[in-house]
Amino acid sequence: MLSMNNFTDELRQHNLKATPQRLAISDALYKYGHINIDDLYLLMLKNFHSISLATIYKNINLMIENSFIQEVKVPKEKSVYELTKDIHYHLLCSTCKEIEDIFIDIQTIHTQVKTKSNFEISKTDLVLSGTCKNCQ
Amino acid sequence: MLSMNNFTDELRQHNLKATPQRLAISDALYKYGHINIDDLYLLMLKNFHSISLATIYKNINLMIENSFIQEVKVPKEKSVYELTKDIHYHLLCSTCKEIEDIFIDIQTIHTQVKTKSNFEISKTDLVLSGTCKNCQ
DNA sequence: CTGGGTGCAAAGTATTTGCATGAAC
DNA sequence: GTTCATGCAAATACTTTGCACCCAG
Repeated sequence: MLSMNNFTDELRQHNLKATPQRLAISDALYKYGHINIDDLYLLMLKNFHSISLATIYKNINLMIENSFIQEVKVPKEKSVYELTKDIHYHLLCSTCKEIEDIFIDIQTIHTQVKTKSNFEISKTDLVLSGTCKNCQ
Repeated sequence: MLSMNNFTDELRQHNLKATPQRLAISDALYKYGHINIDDLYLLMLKNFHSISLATIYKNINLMIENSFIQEVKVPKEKSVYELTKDIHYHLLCSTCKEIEDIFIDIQTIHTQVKTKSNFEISKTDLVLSGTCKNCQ
């Protein structure tokens, strides 16, 4: 019952041993979508009453290196982490601070950049800040 | 000769006293376009042999609050700072780490978001990572 | 069994704060 | 003259490291 989504295989596919702590981190990211270090630590304390922040940091860093998760840098806020998934972008509500994924096609942007410069794009980070449906 | 671009008035218009340190920070941002805290500190030390990092932090934070400058969060890198200017986006070279401004219109993105969600967009942060002309 | 993960404590880095002095206006 | 900035030192916050012990495979 520690893991709701058997991330065991997913972790192993990324060369990560499936420890209870890592399964719980995976579950938290799956459940909350985006979470910062401090909130993740507080959440983890509920299940692992003696987990160390160092363990969180070590695991987050390793999971990033192994492309199991991604860091999302958010304007004015602390970075959050999410499970690696299909290409998408982020909506950040300035009021409630919630982050929502948005799946859109930004080919037009890449085309525009190509005509303006010689830059070879490999990755796009896009965060749209504003007001979410609930906060309007 | 401390300031090359008389940022005195600009600073005052943003409710900031025009001290030599602030003029020098303004000059550095103008000259380099984008710079992180550490590089800025090293640069400042050349002109102010006893400037404190605390002074840099206090000024950067105040300048951001007063909208004289902006923080740019860069994937995998430390944040950089730039003078506030017309709406634009950033190209980050993964090889040489240089950051370039790009002025394009992203109306199509906003339109797409509007059709997909009820989110009210007020600001867009876009960083395109890849390889710059020189590094290809 | 073996390699790698965990928790703890300590070290290392980054950022902020308080205060006496000094400069901007 | 008054308000606010500066530099220093100290405090706080954030992140990484080293190591003894333990668990996943």
